[in-house]
Amino acid sequence: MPRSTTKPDARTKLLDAALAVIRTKGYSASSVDELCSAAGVTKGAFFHHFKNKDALGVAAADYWSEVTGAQFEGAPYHDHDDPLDRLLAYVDYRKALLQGDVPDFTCLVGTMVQETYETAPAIRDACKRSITGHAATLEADIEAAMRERNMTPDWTAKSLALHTQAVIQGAFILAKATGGSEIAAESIDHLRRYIEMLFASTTGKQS
Amino acid sequence: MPRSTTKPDARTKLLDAALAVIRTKGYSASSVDELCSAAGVTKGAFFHHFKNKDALGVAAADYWSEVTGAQFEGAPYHDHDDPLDRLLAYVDYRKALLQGDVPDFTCLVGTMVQETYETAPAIRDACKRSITGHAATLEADIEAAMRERNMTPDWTAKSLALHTQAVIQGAFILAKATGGSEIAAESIDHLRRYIEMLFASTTGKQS
DNA sequence: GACAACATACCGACTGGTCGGTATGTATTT
DNA sequence: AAATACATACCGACCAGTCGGTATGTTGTC
Repeated sequence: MPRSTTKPDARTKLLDAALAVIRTKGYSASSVDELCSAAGVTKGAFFHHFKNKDALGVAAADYWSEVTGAQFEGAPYHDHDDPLDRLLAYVDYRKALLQGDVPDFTCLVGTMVQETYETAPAIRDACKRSITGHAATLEADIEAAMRERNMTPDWTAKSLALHTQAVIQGAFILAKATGGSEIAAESIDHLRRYIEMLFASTTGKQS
Repeated sequence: MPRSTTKPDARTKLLDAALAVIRTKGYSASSVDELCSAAGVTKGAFFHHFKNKDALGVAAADYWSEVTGAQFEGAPYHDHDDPLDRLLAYVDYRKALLQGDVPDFTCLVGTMVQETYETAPAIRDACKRSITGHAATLEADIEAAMRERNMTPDWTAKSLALHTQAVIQGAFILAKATGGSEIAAESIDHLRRYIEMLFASTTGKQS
């Protein structure tokens, strides 16, 4: 562990390159040679740090969890007092992230799991951890919003948290198909409207 | 086009094999050799019918549109008299299709577009046609349901139709990540609940 | 603090096999 | 006989992965 701001080592450079290249071309089409040249390291460095290509895939998914986890942890949507406001601000934040080119805002693990779910179980599990782990960060607020309203619905906080991820992942697919983020943004608008209606349909706010 | 029930020609066998293989392994990881052996034809037949691998990708997406288009056209959800009932029955039908192994119920074009949107514009466009074309079959019922209720919402029939596809595509990603269809089914439940609430929030049924 | 012993990080040429694609042949249909 | 529909053999590029090697720590011993 380097004590200060030393230049990134080969492993980190490879992981950063993997995020960019795999998000653009997919996992299978990203060759080890291309990942190395994108990272500015040699093939020897690659196989020094990773047993094989699949091991890099797993590490890239875990790295993605770290990077995005830190990003969302520091995002401003946590600042609201009310749990429902936090949840809605999260959705707004996800919509606001739909900026720039498609490879810049789409999800690494959603892309990778589509290609590897049958052929690389270790990568699939890493992607599963990433998605479900991120969804779990929403559960507490959902539960608090339910409790605030004395709701006993026929759905669970967990299922709603995962549903938000389904909508976002699906929106990314539409963005990739259409070449832009407009339709993806409209789908997130629908998600926001759904959450508003879910929590507005019951009576008042405090018991 | 063969006039009657002759045995399928090499082109059709290749397209059927492409649906199965690509849905399982993704587009890039599906080699021409493997597609040929899965179809029971030789490489010569492949390049007789398709200029290159990308041309097969485009043809497979179009073939997918044909096959699924016929399937949905003949599906029983059209039998309802009320347009909203037809829409909700469509959602129920999509949920009922979540049976068997994951490669059997997931979407070819949703998988392919993730890998090819930046590198193979022709395939991306074919996938876009498939998704938006299918979504368009829902628009008339959505519009009729809106009209029945004199609704003037801040969303369009088209955006809701595409949102259903986003949820379904996202549900497939969750199914691939978790290795089962349970969470995908719950996400479709949330979609159904959203549609019910959207059309229930306004007053009565006939004007 | 000098030095041996070992560990880590990285390099780049090389290998066997697979890739998409081509060239050419042959049987069948029109 | 001419086009269609395949089959067979093959090509060069590229693939993931290997291997011998070097440069630079780190650690233990005296």
